[in-house]
Amino acid sequence: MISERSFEVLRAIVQDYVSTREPVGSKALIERHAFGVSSATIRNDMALLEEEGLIHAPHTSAGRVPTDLGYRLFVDRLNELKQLSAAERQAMETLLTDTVDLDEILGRSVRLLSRLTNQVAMIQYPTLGGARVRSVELVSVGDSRAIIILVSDNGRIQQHVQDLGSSIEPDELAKLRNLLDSKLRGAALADVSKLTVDLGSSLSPEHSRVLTALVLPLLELVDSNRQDKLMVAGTANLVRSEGDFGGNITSLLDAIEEHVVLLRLISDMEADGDAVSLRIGSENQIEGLSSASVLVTGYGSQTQNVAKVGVIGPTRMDYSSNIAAIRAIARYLSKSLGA
Amino acid sequence: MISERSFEVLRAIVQDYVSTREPVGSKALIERHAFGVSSATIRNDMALLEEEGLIHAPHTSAGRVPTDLGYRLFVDRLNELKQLSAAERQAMETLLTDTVDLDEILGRSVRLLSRLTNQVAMIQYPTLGGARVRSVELVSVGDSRAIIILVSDNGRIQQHVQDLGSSIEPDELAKLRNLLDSKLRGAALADVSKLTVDLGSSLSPEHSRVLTALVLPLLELVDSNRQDKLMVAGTANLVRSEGDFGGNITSLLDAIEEHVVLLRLISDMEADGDAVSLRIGSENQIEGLSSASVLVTGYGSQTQNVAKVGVIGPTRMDYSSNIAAIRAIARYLSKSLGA
DNA sequence: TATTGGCACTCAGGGAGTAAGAGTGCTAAC
DNA sequence: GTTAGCACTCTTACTCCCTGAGTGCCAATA
Repeated sequence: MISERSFEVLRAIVQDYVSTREPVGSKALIERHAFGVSSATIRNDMALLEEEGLIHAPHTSAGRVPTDLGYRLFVDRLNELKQLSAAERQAMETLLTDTVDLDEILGRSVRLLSRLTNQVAMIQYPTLGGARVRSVELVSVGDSRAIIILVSDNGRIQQHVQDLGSSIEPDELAKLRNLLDSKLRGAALADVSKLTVDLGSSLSPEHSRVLTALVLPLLELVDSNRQDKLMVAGTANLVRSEGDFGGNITSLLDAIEEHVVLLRLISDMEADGDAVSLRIGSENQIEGLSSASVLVTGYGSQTQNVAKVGVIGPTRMDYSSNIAAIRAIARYLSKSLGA
Repeated sequence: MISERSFEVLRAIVQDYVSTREPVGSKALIERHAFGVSSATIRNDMALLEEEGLIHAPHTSAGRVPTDLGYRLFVDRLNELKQLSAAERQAMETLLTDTVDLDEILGRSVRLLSRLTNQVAMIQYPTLGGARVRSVELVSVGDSRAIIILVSDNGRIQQHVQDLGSSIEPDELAKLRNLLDSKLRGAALADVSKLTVDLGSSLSPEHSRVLTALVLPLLELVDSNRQDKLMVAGTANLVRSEGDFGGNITSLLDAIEEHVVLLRLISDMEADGDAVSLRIGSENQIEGLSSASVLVTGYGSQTQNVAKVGVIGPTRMDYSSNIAAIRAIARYLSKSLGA
């Protein structure tokens, strides 16, 4: 078991390393922090921490650097979070006003988050979760193609263009639309699939086929397990802190552009309540993310989170500030989408 | 006036520099290209080219590097374009199949382009240009907000959520919707604004107000001069060729994330027919793009280009291949959206 | 006049060697 | 348990020097 002071030493090492970018030695440590003991004592503590695998010396005669495990312990014991500055609050406030369009809201939020944290920020598009159908539209486009539009009561619109294989009369389509609309209106999204099948069985085979062809692909998109869109901002920040990744930055950038991979990753990370969940360095199995940390939390309605928001950055980051920023953005998003 | 051979020397310098990344000297030049003259003669030509500001020596005793002006001349006299390889054609073909959704088409195209060129690729969302209105929907959301959805005959959907200030009865809205739909259906997008005003004048002031509040913001989006969305892919490629930008890469990345700036830039670049228009290095006034080249061309229907597609990369790039790739993608996009 | 061979000159880049500085671990004393 | 002291280890930065690539210029040549 490591002593209380040893942990304080770890905390100091993390903080100093994060701000100076350089391995921190025993001497520098006692200069900057009032431990009330000599450097030799600190050295003993450091030897202990190294035994525990919490810190590590790049070479014999350099200072110490936190390991992934060290960051993890630091984060787990992190209790006081930094407050956002007045200016940052201000930015949030102005963001809050007069944005209605979902793309717009998410876009601004993700850019703001990347500015607040100086990291790469990402926002997963919200699922429709427990939302209900407000209306359904079918519109024919060209000869054999049709658009199905589904508007849900949280203001989100899903659309899908589908090739039907054979042409269909506009008034037939209009009839279908009315049927579908009256059947689905007010239904929970989760039930749409079943209701459509029900409806299909009471129709002619041809109509039933068209119906299924239209609704199913849309549902795949809507399905709460397939929130397959992600918005990313601030990749430039990555380059700025290139030194913190051993030149590996290209593979990291590649990974970030692979939204599918990121989505899978953040789906695996739980985010209950307003807790920020994080993966530090090698805790991340994904190739290219091995020296990066990923922090996410959920946002959504009071009752249930519908999607995630977070940042990606070097393991050597200011966790305290970043966690605070992510939380603030998530709170804002929840408020602004819950309305 | 520079002689024919001098121009050949310039061409050789550009080609060698692009492939080797190193300043090219007179000796290396005669080894790789069969000029049939001695290195001393080449040196004379090089001195000439330098006087003309087409090439430039990093320091007294290094080879020569093309200047922006040199690239420009090279490009202007570029007549034979590289062909896409069989594998590249193959990739295009598979891309062509079974994609219907606009986002999907653009997304795949931009990623393909970035892979083909190894540069940052960008695609501007198509305007609705000369498209016609297929249908209009009004859907109320919450108390005083409504969504207006405009579907055009090229399958594109525009939507806008608008706060109306005061609440409105659902059936009132339905009435409005029917009016609007019957009035606008089949109209060219360019005329929508005028038609709406016409319609408004025949309505009660309150209805007219609501109508304008709904349609105008949508039109702003639709307006052919405000194609304000851009899709970008392959930023990782930028980092890979970081050396070609004097470490300036952060500001470049920042500029690329500023889609507004990029959109303004590419709007200024003309793209008649299937010509690829380009800005080389300092020809670009934009801060951060001073050592980058931007190549774009238009895509769209046969009669008229509706948006641009292109790449951004270091001035030291393989113009010939990249131009060919951009053209191929533009042709594909035109075909796939014109249908 | 255009081309060529020859020559002196310049300069970036790559070792090798060196000195300084930071940091460590260990031991003995408090 | 803490501290002072000391010998030892590396990294980093700097300097010096050399080599090689490349140039410009000049006089000779076709």
